[in-house]
Amino acid sequence: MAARGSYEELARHLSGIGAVRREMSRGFPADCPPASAAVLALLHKYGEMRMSRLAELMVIDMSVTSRHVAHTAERGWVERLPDPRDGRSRLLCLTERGRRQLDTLSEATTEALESFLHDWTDDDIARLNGMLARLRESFGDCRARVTRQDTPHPAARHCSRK
Amino acid sequence: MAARGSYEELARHLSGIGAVRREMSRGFPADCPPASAAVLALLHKYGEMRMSRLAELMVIDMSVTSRHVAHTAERGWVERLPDPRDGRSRLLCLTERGRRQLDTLSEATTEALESFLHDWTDDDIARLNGMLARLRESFGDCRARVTRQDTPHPAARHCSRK
DNA sequence: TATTGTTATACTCTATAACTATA
DNA sequence: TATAGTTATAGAGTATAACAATA
Repeated sequence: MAARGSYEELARHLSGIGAVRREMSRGFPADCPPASAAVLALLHKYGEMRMSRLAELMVIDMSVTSRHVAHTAERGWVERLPDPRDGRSRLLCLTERGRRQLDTLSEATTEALESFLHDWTDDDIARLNGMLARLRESFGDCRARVTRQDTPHPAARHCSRK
Repeated sequence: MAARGSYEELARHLSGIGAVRREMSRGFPADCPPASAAVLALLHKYGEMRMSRLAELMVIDMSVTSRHVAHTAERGWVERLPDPRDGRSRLLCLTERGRRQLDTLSEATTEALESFLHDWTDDDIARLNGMLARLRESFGDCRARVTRQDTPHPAARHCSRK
């Protein structure tokens, strides 16, 4: 348990971190809002998945997820395939175009972070990543639990279609 | 300079941290959205200030700031006093009601963080705060520079009116 | 009857541009 | 002419609730 002041400082930072995110996404293509970028990044990292799981990973309601995915599907970045094991469900997977789009985004992200964080060492960034991962886990553990099996399996399957 | 993967991970965390912020603000009173809470917190921390400075601290456009402040002023939490030294400017200050509202918010924040971060030590939180402060500074230094003099002066003046 | 996903509606937050009042 | 702040408008993100289709 920490002092009240530390909590208040953390709250201020959390509320201010949105500016960092905004700044970072300024370099994104106009038709690819941050939410779409998140969809692509998660499909790339975790591979093919259903809507409900993507919603869990993004920690937003499935109704919202549905619209984000629709946006990416309209641009041909993601395909919604029928789930052979459940007719209600749809399997999302990154297309070739989606992968290319993600490359563009990744380049913009890296470029921005390299310039902003030029005086951060590798270890600095690794430490920050570690703490943010733990922070998100601490919050995640107290709410809609993400199904374990979520470990980023290296053999993430992707859509094979063009 | 760090590996591309570290930057991508950081980008994912930054995009995911919004969920933490949302979770935290669920305990807030209905008529006090997070942006209003931020206004009150900053006026408390830094004391009386003009619109333009608040906009810099929140890293949002002044037009947006103006509406957030209007929301808090309508509820009697903040007063917009004339600036004796510049007729175009307005000095914002927290009212007594605003301070009480902030107490309520602070209680909700502390309660939420205590429960979510129950297994974090004081040092853990201090380290996270330190890294977030540095992160925000790294981004801030590359854009509209916040005027130095921004150090949280302990003698932050507040509105004396009821 | 319960669950998966979609759509409709409403609210919050942000940015740009046009405007006013003062410097 | 330039600056401080406000307002109008538009776009992105989210949540809730009602709905369709399938389990």
